[in-house]
Amino acid sequence: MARDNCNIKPTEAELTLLNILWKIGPATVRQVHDAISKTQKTGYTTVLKILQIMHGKTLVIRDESNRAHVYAPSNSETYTQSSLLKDLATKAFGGSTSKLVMRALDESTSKEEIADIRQLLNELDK
Amino acid sequence: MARDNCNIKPTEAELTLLNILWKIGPATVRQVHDAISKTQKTGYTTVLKILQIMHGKTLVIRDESNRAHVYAPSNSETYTQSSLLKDLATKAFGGSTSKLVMRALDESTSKEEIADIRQLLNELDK
DNA sequence: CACGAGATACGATTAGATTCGTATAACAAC
DNA sequence: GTTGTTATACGAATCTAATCGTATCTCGTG
Repeated sequence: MARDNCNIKPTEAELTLLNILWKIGPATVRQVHDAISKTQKTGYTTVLKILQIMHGKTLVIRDESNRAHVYAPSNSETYTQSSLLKDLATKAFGGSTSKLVMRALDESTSKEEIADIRQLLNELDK
Repeated sequence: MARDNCNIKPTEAELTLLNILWKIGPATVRQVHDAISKTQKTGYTTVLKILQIMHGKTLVIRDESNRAHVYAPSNSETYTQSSLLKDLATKAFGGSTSKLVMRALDESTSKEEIADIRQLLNELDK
């Protein structure tokens, strides 16, 4: 589902937080900080600040009805992934999505993955 | 063909210059500036500075035997594209290349592109 | 050799990303 | 109400990217 905001590309730190929010759902700063702390050491106020900046950019929405605000992504993971791919296709593949796809596929692609992709191609080909 | 340097990700401006070098081949600052000027307005010294920075990062090599240095990409376009895709897969697709590929494909993919991708899948599947 | 065209080198500026310390506000519980 | 805990807000420091002006160097040519 597309959004109202205009193609704002999340930075690396922002994408890290978005990944957490997509995974655990709407969450407070505390919850996001707890989640990120499992894999990296980041200060609580750092997480807070970045979420505030993301809110300013409308990358997230927040519910302020309780003392601890609850943050949620503005856009779906799917939509954001598509945007990032579109961006990369433009900047590194002359705008060609199929070139991007073919570059992504190599000998490390497993049989199962190949089967899944074939299936999707069949559906698109109808 | 992989390279000696260790996965240095080009910035946006750097990638723009790399695209030009991959297209026109080894070139002087003047030539790169002429090429980029066709699509955007950028100062000559800006192009020079970025090429110098890229040289410092070993993103490009340069031939200093003439007064006007000649710059060339350190890595092939193919290798760089693969690196960028790997990076995006890690940061936005949980490391799954096949998820990335499937997200890249959609109804805008043409019959010809689908055929090309099928062909590649067949070769990988041997 | 002096000069002008055109090259590189370098420093400064601006903007954005990232980090975190400190101040302050809200609330629960005694 | 005072106090301790846990929030948010805000400002500052640091770092990188990107841009460009100015200084300086190198050459070919008169």
